[in-house]
Amino acid sequence: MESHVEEIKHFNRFYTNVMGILNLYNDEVNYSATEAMVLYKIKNTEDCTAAYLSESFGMDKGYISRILKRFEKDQLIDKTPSEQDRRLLYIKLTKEGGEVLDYLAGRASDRVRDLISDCPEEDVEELIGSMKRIEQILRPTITKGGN
Amino acid sequence: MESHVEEIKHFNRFYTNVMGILNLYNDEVNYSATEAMVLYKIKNTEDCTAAYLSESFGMDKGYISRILKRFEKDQLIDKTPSEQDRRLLYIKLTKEGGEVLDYLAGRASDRVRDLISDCPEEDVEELIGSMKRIEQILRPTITKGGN
DNA sequence: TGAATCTAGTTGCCTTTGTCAACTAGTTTT
DNA sequence: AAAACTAGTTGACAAAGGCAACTAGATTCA
Repeated sequence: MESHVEEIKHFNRFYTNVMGILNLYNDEVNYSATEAMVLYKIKNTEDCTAAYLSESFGMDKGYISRILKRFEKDQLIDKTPSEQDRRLLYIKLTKEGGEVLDYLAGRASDRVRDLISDCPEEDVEELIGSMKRIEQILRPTITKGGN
Repeated sequence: MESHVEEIKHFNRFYTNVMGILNLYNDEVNYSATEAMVLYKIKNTEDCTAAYLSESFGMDKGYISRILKRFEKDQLIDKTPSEQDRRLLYIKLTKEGGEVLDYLAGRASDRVRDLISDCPEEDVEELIGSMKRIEQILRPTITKGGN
């Protein structure tokens, strides 16, 4: 049992490295990994609000507010006030916001593609199988507004 | 092939969440996750130097220097100048440094143990098998002074 | 040998990322 | 209608980390 814990920690160290490599190339791009995640979340959330984003990422609402402010300035999002509750602002991507997200996602995909480019197809299949298995096993214990 | 990339990105989002949860409780402790990693690396590296740490984590040497300065103030490490090259300072954990690392590692283990506490033993076995498989497949493509 | 070059580490200055608390405006509770 | 609550904004600040200049020592090479 205790060795299990150590092995998981070992994997976490390893995979932190992998993520680090994948997130490395943010230099060539105007938005941070966090901002990309926010854009992604906005796209995939109906009636998205700042409060939802803040809670969903476990981040300060002030910080989220500033990120959204920048997005608005850059015309990546529209905020439309709710009719029922006039405190709420529903956030959605503009056309340009969608394009920026697509671009960011494309760059991220490039890096992932690069990562596995030397792996034989069967290894990639196994890789993905393992990833799915991990998610199946761990998702129930996470279950907190996760992705 | 392209769906593979998407599935890996999906896993990355999921596992970022997992890591986030595991790293959440740094409040109760005086050292950040990065600092804990540095301590860990020092412990597991013979003739460890600041330059090695900086390169190994891909972090600025100024930043590493400051972290080490704090460690020295807190008496977690000793720096002993090399005889052969007097620019080099070999870093090793003091007794207290070892204890702090053990404590931090223990807290991290607690959180991992917590994470899997509801999983049946066979799931945990599978979880670890999947993790090992992922590392086997991806490590060759990383191979850059990694862990 | 001595000048040019290189490397390890430190430090000052700065940016980015993110938190906290106070505030405004609107909503719900009682 | 007062009290309590929630969404979002803003100012002040802290933490994390990069960049570049600098010192001291090592290496190269004429």
